[in-house]
Amino acid sequence: MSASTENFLKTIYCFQKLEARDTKPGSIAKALGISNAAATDMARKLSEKDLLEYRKYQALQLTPKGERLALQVIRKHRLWETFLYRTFNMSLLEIHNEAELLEHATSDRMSEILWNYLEKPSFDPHGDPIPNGYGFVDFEKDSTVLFKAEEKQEYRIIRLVSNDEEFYNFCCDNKIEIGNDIKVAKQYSKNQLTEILIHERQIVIPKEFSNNIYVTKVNDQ
Amino acid sequence: MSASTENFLKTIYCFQKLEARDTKPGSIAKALGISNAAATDMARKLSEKDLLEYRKYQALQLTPKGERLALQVIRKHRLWETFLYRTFNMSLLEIHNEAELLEHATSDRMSEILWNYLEKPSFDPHGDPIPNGYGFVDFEKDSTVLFKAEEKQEYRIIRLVSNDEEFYNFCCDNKIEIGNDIKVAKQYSKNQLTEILIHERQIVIPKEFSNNIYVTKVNDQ
DNA sequence: TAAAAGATTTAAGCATACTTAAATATTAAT
DNA sequence: ATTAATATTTAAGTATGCTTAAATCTTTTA
Ligand SMILES: [Mn+2]
Ligand SMILES: [Mn+2]
Ligand SMILES: [Mn+2]
Ligand SMILES: [Mn+2]
Repeated sequence: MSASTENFLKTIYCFQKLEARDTKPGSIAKALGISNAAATDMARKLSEKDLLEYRKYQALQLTPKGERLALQVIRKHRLWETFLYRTFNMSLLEIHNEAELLEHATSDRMSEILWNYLEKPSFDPHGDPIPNGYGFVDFEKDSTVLFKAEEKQEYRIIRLVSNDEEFYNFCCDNKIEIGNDIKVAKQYSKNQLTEILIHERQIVIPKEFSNNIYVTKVNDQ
Repeated sequence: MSASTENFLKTIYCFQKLEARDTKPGSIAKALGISNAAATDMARKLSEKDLLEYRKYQALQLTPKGERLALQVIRKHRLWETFLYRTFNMSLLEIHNEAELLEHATSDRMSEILWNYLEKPSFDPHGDPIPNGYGFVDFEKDSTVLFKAEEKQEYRIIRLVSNDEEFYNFCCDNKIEIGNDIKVAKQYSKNQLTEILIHERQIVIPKEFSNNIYVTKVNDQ
């Protein structure tokens, strides 16, 4: 499988399962930075290889075979991220960018070596679950996006999803890190701002950022 | 640069400098497992990009620009080898195979991170020198192939070059490792066998293996 | 419900990286 | 110096992965 194919399958998988975006060729094309025509082309080729189902004007759907391949690539991606983060102390953005390349140059043997060396991790440094060879071990707690969290509730940060340097700088500067607890002080719905309490400090977070921060309730304890 | 281009330049470099093989398209083709026609094609394209000089029926020669690129790929290859060897204890053969893939998926930033993490190593686990960004730091001691070593002389093993699993198994079984000292007992020239003393044991090595073992004299001490 | 707007697909074309088969040049042998 | 053997190049063709422009379908809006 070429890097193009791997990225294509991976993107469909993520849009289908993780984010709730549609998976028509156009959306995938935009995400990968290629033309619609190229995405349609690819879709037809991959459907001939039984990696996905393609019907004109419909959303693309991975076959079981396609999903298995996508998961293997995602597994490699997140193992590398975990490894780079722990070993070299690289930033949450850097590990993503490097893993985006390394994932396509990783033998199955190599990914098993990483997996064992890291002591069979379940989550990567962004809080995303690491697929377990075949099926997902996806024991993702139920999570909300901070943007939609309830006022006066306590939450724990469990996932940060973005490719934006400024977002990660913001997180870093404000101790928004996985595992940290916060309290939602107020939702300024009209202006799409969320005010939270973290480490005794009060900060206001705009939608662009609060939408990338996933939290889970911790009140019941 | 694509992986194909990188492997092409790298092979020319190695044939030119390290091994004394000719660099006509045919030889490169054989090494890369592609057809002569494909190699000729590639040669013409790369000469248009000023990465090598191509004249019909002549050996290929890297331009300074081509050599610089080749060295950068070799640098990445050997940094990964060193890293995989030290961190995961992978075998001398495995590290080569994985590095063959990883070298093409490594940003310059990543290779600097490896280089610093490894504390600026000068040689990889096979004893090959690691190029230093631009120019070679190639302070290779003068070495002979064990096959041509003098009888009764003491040598130190400094380099093992091969892609053959059996060769590495043989080395492993017989403590033929970089840094170890040996004495050449006898050269059975007619039969192309070399008898050596290593760790109190006497072993006879056929040409196929002794030709991959590089040594340097240690008598003057 | 018909036209306008927006997406998607088709068509034509290009670059890369290969292939095999044929033509041509080099090298080695008589 | 021919000829035969060997190597290299050219030619023609394929698969992948992209592009832009035109045609077609779907969705929205009036
Ligand atoms: Mn990728
Ligand atoms: Mn991640
Ligand atoms: Mn390689
Ligand atoms: Mn090496």
